[in-house]
Amino acid sequence: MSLNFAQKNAVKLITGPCLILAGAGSGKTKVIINKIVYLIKYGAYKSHNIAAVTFTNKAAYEMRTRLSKHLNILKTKNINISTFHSLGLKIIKHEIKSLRFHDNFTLFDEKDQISLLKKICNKETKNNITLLKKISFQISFWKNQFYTPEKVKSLAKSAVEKYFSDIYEKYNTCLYELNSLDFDDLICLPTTLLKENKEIKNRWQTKITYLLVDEYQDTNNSQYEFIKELTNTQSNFTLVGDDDQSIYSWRGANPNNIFLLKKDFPNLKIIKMEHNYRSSGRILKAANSLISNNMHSLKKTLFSQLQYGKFIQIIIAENEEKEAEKIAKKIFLQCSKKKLQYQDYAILYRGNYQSRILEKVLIKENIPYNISENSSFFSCVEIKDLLSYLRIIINPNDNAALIRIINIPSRKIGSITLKKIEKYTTKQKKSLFDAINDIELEKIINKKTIKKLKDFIDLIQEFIDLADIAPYKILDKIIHDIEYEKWLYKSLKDPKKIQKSINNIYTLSEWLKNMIQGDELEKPMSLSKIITRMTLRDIVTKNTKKQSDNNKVQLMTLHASKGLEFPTVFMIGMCEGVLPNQKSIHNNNIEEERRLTYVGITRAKKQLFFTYCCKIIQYGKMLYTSPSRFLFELPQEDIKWEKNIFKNNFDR
DNA sequence: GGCATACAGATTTTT
DNA sequence: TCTGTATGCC
Repeated sequence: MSLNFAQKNAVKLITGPCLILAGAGSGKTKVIINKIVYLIKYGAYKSHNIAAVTFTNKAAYEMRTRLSKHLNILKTKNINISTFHSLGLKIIKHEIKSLRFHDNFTLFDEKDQISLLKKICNKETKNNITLLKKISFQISFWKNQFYTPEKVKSLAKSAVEKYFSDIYEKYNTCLYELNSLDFDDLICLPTTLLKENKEIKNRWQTKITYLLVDEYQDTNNSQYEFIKELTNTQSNFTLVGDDDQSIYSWRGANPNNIFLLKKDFPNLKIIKMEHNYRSSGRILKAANSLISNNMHSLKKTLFSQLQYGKFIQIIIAENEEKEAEKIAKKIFLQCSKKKLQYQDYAILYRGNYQSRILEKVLIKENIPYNISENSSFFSCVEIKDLLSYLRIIINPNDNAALIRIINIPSRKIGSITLKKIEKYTTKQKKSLFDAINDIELEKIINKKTIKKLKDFIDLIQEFIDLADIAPYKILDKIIHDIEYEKWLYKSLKDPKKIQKSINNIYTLSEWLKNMIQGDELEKPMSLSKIITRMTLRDIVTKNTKKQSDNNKVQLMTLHASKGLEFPTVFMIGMCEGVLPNQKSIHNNNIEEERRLTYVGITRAKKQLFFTYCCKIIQYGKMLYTSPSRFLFELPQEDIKWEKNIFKNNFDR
């Protein structure tokens, strides 16, 4: 594999802190892979002492797959390639004795968090989902700043702050009582542990002697601290990132972490990779021109040695339907000339809602398409229900799971009964599961209901007793015993929804079957491990799609397109209010929208289209729009606006 | 407890 | 406009 000068430098710098500023399409992954191989072959690093951290399971999986082509199986397996959260989890599991949690803890996802908050808050807050989300965001923010509830409480001035900090304290106490952790804990707990415990820190710094981090621009504060703690003494690390592709600040990512590094590690070496191997010169020029409107502390200019390429076109349509039709026609014409295949096209948009009209038109025009599915799988009711059953089995104290399924399928145990038990448990400091067996309850709940409750507990106990058999068998038994399919028919009614649910359940079951412990042949993974991995969305989506039925136009959000490339890209909805989004205009957060546009542009290899439509329908109301400001930030000499009249009208 | 109706809210979504 | 959720009635 041949590398250019910058890439070689990046690979060969194997001592001390190293930051690689890797522009879009500059061969970032290639460098990471080569570097790991180099570390082992020439750097005297042992494979088991190298850790590579990514943000997504997909990225981790891809990295491992690509590495396996350069290293033998054993070495590839030894390298710790994981997401931030999985690495955090690994440390927590390993150091569980130093933490106050039990080993069989449950992981709370966002929905679990919200339902826990609902329990804690007063009535008005409970019914205000916006406020609940605000509180959950605030708690997450505090955790990521390593502010303990005590600290936040002592600092709180206003009544609102006091109220929020109270909830934070209660929230954390509840999590502890339920033997549960949230996603933030997976990063923050190990970081605090490393900070405060020299022995543990020493253990992990000996274990991980070289650390690589991908998509560094997406780290938030606690992840940055986590990295620092892991690498403190030797500082042998490589962080790879591109500040221009930071598009997750709304999720807490702090692109400034790139510049903080220089301060925290004065001997930091920065290597810029500016040679783009993906896009035509013209596309790259457009990307550079656009992004130069953002503030930069480290300047970087991408260049390409590929052809200058075709003009960038701006398609103008009257409304969204015409916009979609024009795209469909273009794709159809080009494909029927056999120049390109459907799979060579991507249609990118700001929000998922924009795909609806596209889909409608593409179906009408008989153009095959593929919508990259978001991870909604895990938020489907049927999956959450069944996972809750599994969760209860490994951790009966998991009240959230119990509440979810105690009446699914219907057992005539309603909210009134639950409230009674909850009231009782808060006094007794017990979990719901434990409380149900108490004789005391018979004083406040009628006999019939007590019987139902006990039946439920017996049912769960029966499952718990099975814990040693293969997890997928447990799942199958649950589905069978509770007559879950029957329940689906009863509760969903819509046959399409029922079919989808049943398919999802099948997927889940199949997936459990395939979860095999890595180190020992054919040994199924423990249920507890599976549940954790499920919550971490650690689903290995192997690309088993057949090449033949993969020839489809790709539809996805700009966010989802990061890291991908396509010969031809359409960026739709290029109007003020959509891209940049109205809220970003309002909050003066244009730079991130510009980066999003930049990400979109740099996905294109050969041809780039923007589409703009004059009228859009938003929330059922028609809206006249003006073209996105970003269109005017492109080099106009490289662009063909579809109709000049529009250009003149909107030129500024 | 289940159903119908009212009503708010509506980007992006790595774990 | 559409969707998910809260509420109130049976």
